[in-house]
Amino acid sequence: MKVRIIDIAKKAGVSAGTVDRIIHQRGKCSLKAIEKVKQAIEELGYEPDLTARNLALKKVLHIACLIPDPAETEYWSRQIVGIEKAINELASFKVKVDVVLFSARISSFREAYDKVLKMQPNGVVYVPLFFEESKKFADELHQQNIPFVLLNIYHQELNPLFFIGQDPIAAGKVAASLCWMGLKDNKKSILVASISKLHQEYSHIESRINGFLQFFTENGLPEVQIDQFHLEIDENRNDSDYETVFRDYLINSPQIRIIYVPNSRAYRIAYILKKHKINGIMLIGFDTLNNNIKLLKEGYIQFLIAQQSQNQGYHSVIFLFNALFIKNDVKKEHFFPVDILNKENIEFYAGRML
Amino acid sequence: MKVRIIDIAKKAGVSAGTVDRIIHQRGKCSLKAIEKVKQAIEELGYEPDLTARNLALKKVLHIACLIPDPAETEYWSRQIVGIEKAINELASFKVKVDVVLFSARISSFREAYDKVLKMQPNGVVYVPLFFEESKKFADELHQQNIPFVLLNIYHQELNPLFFIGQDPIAAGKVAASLCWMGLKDNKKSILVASISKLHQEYSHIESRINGFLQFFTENGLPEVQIDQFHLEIDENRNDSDYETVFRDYLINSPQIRIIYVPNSRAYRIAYILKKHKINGIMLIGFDTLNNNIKLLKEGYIQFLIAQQSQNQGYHSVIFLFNALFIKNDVKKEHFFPVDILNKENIEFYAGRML
DNA sequence: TTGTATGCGTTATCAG
DNA sequence: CTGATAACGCATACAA
Repeated sequence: MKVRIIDIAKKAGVSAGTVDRIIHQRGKCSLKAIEKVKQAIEELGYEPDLTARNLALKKVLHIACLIPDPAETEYWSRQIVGIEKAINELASFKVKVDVVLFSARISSFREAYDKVLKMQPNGVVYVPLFFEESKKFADELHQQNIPFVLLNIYHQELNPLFFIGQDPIAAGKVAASLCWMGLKDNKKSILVASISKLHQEYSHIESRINGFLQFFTENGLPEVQIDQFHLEIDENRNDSDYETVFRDYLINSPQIRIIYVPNSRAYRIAYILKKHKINGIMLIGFDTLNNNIKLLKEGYIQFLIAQQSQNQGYHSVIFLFNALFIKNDVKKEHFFPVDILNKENIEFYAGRML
Repeated sequence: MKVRIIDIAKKAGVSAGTVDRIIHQRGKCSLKAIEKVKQAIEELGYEPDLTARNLALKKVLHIACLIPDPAETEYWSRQIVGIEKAINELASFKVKVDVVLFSARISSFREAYDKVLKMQPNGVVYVPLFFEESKKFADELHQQNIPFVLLNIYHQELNPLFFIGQDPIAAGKVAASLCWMGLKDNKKSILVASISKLHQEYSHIESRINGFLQFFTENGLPEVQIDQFHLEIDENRNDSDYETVFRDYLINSPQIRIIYVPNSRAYRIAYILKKHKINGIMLIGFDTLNNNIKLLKEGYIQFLIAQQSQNQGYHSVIFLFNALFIKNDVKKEHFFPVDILNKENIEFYAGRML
C-alpha cells in the first residue's frame, strides 16, 4: 500500500511532526532523529501525496508572468493562451498565477516589473524584451531571492532558474537548410530581409541570421550568394512607403530566388509579392501569426519556422510550479523544437495545444 | 473565496450529502432538491476541488494499455515512455495504469486483450494492430461499457471514446510536398518503396501512399513519374536477400531521384545506399527510430516525418484520465502534427517530451 | 527538540 | 429520500 508520513514516523520511532520537520527542513531536530527518519524514508520509499499536501496547505503559491501585450503584438497571444491553459489546469491547487502585460516600450516594461515586485510573488516568468531593464529586474529578483524563468528570449547572464524557448542559431540553420534545398539554380541568390522596430531587443533575431549564414559556411557552400536588406520601421512613416522601397529593390534584383525573413513579419513581404504579382520567389519566415498562416496557405510563403509558443507559455508556468510546489529539479534550458511548417502540415499545427 | 459543497448546500437549504448525490447522480433525490441545488451551483459557480476529491476517493480508477512490445518493434518504445511519464505524473492520484504488451502476432494480441478484459478496467488504451481482432475487442468493450481509446491507428468503425494519432493521408501529402520541392529535374522520378511484414495491419501505410499520390494529382502535377516497389518481409529469408534485390532494382533504374518509404524502415534503404555508395538520391521516411535518426544525421536520409509518439502515448492516458476522473468532455479525434525533421532540427526533437 | 490535535473539501457510510 | 459524520494524508499551530 501507500507509504504515509505516519508509517515512516512509526518505523523511525518518532512522531509525524518530526518527520514533517525533517522532510521540509523547518525547525530543529536531533541528529539521531534525522538519521532514523531519512533511513525510514529510504527503506519504505516514501513519496508525498501531492493532493493531500495541497489540501492541507495554508498559504498559496504566487506566480507572476510578465508578458508583452498581445493586443499590441499578436505574436504573444499564443504564449498567453498557454499560460491560461496552465492556470486552468492548476485551478484546484493552491497557486495564484497573475499575468501582467506590458507595451513594447522600456518605460512600460519598467512599470510592469515594479508592479510585479510589489506583489512579492514566489516565482516569476518574464520575457526579457529589453536587455538593460531585464538585467535590472533580474538583479532585483536575485536579491529578493525570487526564482524566475526566462521565456522566449535567452540571456544566460541573467541566470534564471531556467529558460524556455528556441535556440535561434539552430532555427536559422534549419531555415537555411530549407533554402538550400529550394535553391535549384546556383546562379540565383538568397535575400535576408530583416524588418525591425527601433530600440527593440534584437539579439535573437541576429542569432537567427547568424545561424542562417553559418549553415552555408559550415557546409562548404560559399558559392551561394546571400544579400541582406534591412528595414527599420519608424512609427512616423506609413506602410506604403516600405512597400514601395521593397518592391523597387526586388524589381532591381532579379537574381533573387529566395527571401528569408528572420522574424514574424514575412507576411509583409508576402503581401507585396501577392499585390505586385511577383512570382517564382520562395519565401520563408517565422511564427504562426494569422497573417503568416493565411499567406502560407495561399502559397505566398513556402515555409514558416515555428516554436510551439503555446506550449512554451504553458510549460513556463507548469515547470515553475513543479519546481516550487513539488520541489523537483528543473533542467536549466528547455530548448523547444524548431518546427518546419508548410501548406500541407499547417492545418494540424495551428492552435495546437499539447 | 473558493465555493465548496457546504456553501451550495447552505444556499440550497439542504445537506452536503444531498448535494453530492445530485452532482454525481447517485441515489435518489427529490426534484425540488435537484432544482435548488443546480441553481445554487450555477449562481455560486461551484468547481470541485480535484485534490480533495482524490483524497477522499475510496476506489481507484483502473486504466489498461495494450501496446505492441517495444522489445520487438522499437517504434513503440516512445509511446511507452510517454505512458510512463503519465503514470508518474498521476502517482498521487487514485489511478492505476497497467501496461500490457503483445507481440506482433494475432494470437498474442488476443491473449493480451483477454488478459485486459479479465482485469475489468475502467478504461482502456490500445493499438488496433490487427483489424479483425481489434473489432472483436472493441465489441466486447462496448458490451461491457468500458470506454476505450485508439492509439496510433484509427478505425472509425470501432467507435472509440477518442482516437489519438496522426492523419496518414495528410502525412503522405506532407512527404509529397517535400519530394516535389526536392525534385529539381522533371525527367527524374520518385520511387515509393514499401517494406512490410506479412499479415500486419497495413491500412494506415496505404493511406500514407494514397496521400502521397493525391498530392500530385490535386496539385496538377501528373508529369511527375512515380514508381512503386513493394517488398514483403518473410521471416524465413534473411536481410541480405532484400538488400541484393533492392540494390539491383536501383542500379537498373537510374532515373530515380527520390525514394519515399511510407513506414519506419527508411533506414534499411539508407543502409543500402550507404553501403553501395549510391549518391544523389533523396530519401524520405517516417518515424524517429534510432537507426533513422542516425542515418538522417549522416545525410543518407533527407527527411523524416514524425508524429510525437511520446506525446501521443502520454496524452492517451492523460486525456482518458481526464474523461474518467474529472469527467470532462473529450474531442473525438486528436490529430497530432505532421512533423518535418531533417539533419538540422532533429537534435531538438529526438526524445523530446512536452 | 518533540508530540498532538485540528482542519483542508470531498466521498461514502450509516442511521434516520 | 435525507442529514450527519468519519475518513483520506498532510501541514500547521500549539502544547509539552
